Amino acid sequence: MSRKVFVSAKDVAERAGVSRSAVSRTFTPGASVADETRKRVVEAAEALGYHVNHLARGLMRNESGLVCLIVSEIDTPYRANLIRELSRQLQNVSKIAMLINTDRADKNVDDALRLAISYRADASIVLSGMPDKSITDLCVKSGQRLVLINRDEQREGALMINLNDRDAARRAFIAFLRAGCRSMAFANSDAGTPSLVAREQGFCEAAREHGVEVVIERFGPTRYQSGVTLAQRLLTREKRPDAIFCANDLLACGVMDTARHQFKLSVPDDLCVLGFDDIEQSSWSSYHLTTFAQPVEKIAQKAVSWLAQPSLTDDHSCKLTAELIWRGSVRGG
Amino acid sequence: MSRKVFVSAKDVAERAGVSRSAVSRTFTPGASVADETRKRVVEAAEALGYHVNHLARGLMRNESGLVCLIVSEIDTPYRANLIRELSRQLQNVSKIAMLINTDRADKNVDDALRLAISYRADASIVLSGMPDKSITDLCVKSGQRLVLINRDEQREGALMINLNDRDAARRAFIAFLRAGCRSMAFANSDAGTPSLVAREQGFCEAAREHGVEVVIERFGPTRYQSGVTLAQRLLTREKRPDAIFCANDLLACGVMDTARHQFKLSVPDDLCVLGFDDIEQSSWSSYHLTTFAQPVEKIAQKAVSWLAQPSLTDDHSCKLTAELIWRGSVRGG
DNA sequence: TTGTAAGCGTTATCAC
DNA sequence: GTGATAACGCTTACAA
Repeated sequence: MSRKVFVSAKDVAERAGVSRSAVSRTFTPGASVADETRKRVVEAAEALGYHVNHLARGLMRNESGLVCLIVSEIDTPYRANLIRELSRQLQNVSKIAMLINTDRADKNVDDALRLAISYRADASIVLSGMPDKSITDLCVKSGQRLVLINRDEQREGALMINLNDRDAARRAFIAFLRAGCRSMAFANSDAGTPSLVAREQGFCEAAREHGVEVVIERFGPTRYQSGVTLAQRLLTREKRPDAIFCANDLLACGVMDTARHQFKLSVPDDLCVLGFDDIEQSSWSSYHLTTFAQPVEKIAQKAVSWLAQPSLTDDHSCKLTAELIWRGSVRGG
Repeated sequence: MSRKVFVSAKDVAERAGVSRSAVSRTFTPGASVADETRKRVVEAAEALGYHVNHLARGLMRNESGLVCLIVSEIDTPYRANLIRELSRQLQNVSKIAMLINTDRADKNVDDALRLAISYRADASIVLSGMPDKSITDLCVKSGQRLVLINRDEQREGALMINLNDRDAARRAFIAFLRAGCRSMAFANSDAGTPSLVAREQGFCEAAREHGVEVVIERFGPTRYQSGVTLAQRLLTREKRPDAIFCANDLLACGVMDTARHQFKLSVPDDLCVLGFDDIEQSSWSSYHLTTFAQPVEKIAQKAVSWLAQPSLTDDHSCKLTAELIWRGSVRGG
């Protein structure tokens, strides 16, 4: 396997009859180089197919241009959407996303972060799992920026982007109440991630304050199939719920489908359903799911602008609000 | 912004009281180093939080460990699924995925490939668009492996992974025929990608051979909303089709939803629908879509094993088959 | 504006 | 088994 075939600045310099530095300067924005020289260099570079070696450049500048995205279940609609937005915005500031898939186990998040350090990533964005404090400290100490999205926990020096899950969940309860629902349930996976837990707690809290009892059911991963199981459990209860708040839209889709097709219930007449995320499927006419929208674009914007700014500000925490999108799965609205 | 804080091999060497080379060897699998020395080095490395600089290593070894994924519409279920599988399998062979989002324009594919060269990626995998021959030649000449997935066109030195779209489309026609359908339509986006075109052609070809006429409708991007529009156009025709083969599942979902909810048709009684990709949503009980499955895992496997092998074989082309998954959207089966 | 030379953190080669 | 030393391809003072 002959690999050593990339053309280097030296090759270009020779062909253009200038020094290496002239070549380097030509490809460094804002460096001073004569028009004539630049022209000759560019010509030679194009003829040879020269491209600046970003590895070597990163080595010198101590800035690789790489940003690490640490994420599991990439194929989930909300995650995929966020990844798309992040990669797009990173490219706008001339950074490039390295994708690290942590599907196998949560311990992998630590390994992923280590990998990010090895590649001298300028920053890491954690979308899944929670890294150990020792490793995040190392990141920060190494001068690597760290963004935690919906991770809740506190980490020195990192930017934490969170949603007002609790408040949203309270609004969900109120919405059900206004729709005339009296027998409410919360359908959760047993993933136990911070945002899922916060939604559950917010909902129950609000219910307690209004003296309403709510049934909680938890099962499996945060996916459609779990929604199916959850609906089967909830809808066969002696006292059938007339409203189910689902921890996210994927669960809600499973719940709705099961309620309609297996239990022949009408949504929203017999059962009101509320979700979270506002994935694309929620707007499909089979669902018309009323749900809370994650401000994906804004999240990406916060993350990218923070890690791209030259010097860090003091405020490392950022709370965004999930907006309620009214569609047809809850009466009223 | 203090960046230069990563600890280097020199630091570790000093602390462990050995030479830089000893440190290097300790972290090079298969290098000969005394147990005692290794122990001292590892200890020092851990205390200092040392991680081998992959940028520098890549520079020396002429192998960065980076693999470039060039893709648009990352948030589409099939794409997201493929990316997940690719990133997972790449990690298994100690490679890491760089994600390049080419949403904006197809020209970006060339730029993306240039970026891949700049980062000295060991390989690039193209999932979207079609790069210019000049640039793919440069990749190959630079010793960068190139994988084209469902791109159809020929490229010297690259691995081309394709599906038997044509054959599958022919089977689709036969399935409709057996279901007793006589008025068939093909619903396509106007993206015009090779696989979409092949499916259309295969279907029409088969129809022609059987003396059956098929209506073709094309509209918009390859997404749900286009399916809605396509269904509206097709189902308001004087002679309403009783079978629609959709270029992919996303279109099919739009078509089915519109047929059912807007036109009050029953699938499959009034209308048979067939899709392509077998995205997760197709198995949801609102759809139960009969469709052709992309062998995503196998595609990723082919790609990864090819780019990881030390020396290239001769065969640079690979045809995989899309299996027909029978569910409820076509009568019979 | 330009070239020379030093240095970035590795690994590979070579004596010892 | 170990330690100098020379690459790798780049950027950046510094001097011309």
